[in-house]
Amino acid sequence: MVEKQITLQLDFRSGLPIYTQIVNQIQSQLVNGILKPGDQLPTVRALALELRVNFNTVARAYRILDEAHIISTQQGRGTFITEIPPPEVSEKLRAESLLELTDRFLSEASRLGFSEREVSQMVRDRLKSRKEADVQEKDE
Amino acid sequence: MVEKQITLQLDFRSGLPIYTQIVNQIQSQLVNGILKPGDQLPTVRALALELRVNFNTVARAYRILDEAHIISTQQGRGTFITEIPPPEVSEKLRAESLLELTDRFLSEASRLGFSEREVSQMVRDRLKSRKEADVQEKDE
DNA sequence: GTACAATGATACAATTAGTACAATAAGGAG
DNA sequence: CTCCTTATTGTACTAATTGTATCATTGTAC
Repeated sequence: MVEKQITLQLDFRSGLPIYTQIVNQIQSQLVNGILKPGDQLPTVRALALELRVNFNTVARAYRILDEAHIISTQQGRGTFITEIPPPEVSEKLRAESLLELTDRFLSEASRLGFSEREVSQMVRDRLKSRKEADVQEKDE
Repeated sequence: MVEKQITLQLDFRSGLPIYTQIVNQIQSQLVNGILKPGDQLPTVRALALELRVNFNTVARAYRILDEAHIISTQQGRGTFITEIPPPEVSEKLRAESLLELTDRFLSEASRLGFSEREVSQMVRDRLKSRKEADVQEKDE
């Protein structure tokens, strides 16, 4: 069986539950083409083993994604990305996933006591230095 | 689970409330490097048992530390020293931490295919809506 | 004695783990 | 090919572990 080898980065110390992190990351990877419709995801047990979590935690994430019609889980067969995500849904998901990612970032920063001002300043700075790095690459 | 075995010396006759003593000692152990960012603290029940106090007293201490962004408590999971030290511990470390956090966020956004424009726009939006939510809270 | 802060008791909620089960697929016996 | 057995997969239910919320009790200062 050819399950897609997916890479998830869990942070066990972030305030976010594991199952939420799995949901978010799979959703993001779909929206941005890393996962594609029809792809088979790892089995609940395989992914659980890889992530060192209980397989029910993965199952819970899969159930949430299933209820959102993002994946289709089939007892005895496996779990697949749904074939036809309507474009509008896809675009909506894309926006949502950036929103979620951003909110996670801002929440974490806030939780750590950084002010809004510090955060926005740092985002500007780092975006700027990234752009400069890009330009340099092109020059070479 | 591997909770850090921490040693606290309570003085029940000092007049200082237990929860204050717990707060102070955890804080100073962090400052002194005995506790490190990412460490998991004992559960409220385990520490309470060890200290022979009610677990609500420990919970109260943890809540105070949480509000000071020194630890992060997660229902059903446990309690952890925050990854990033509060300002009084080290201003330099703190700045570096925000940088790392921001870079992780920007890298992830980039990996997922979002443009710089989309990202900075979303950060502005969400900072704005957070500010509005805060104002509302204060009104109540 | 009253008021207030600290602590304790109890019930609750969220997350994760354990166990047994059901549906499907796969492979072999006949 | 058909039937049976077994392995694989997701599901359901329950238990264990964790922090939270609320109220009661205690003790101390006035």
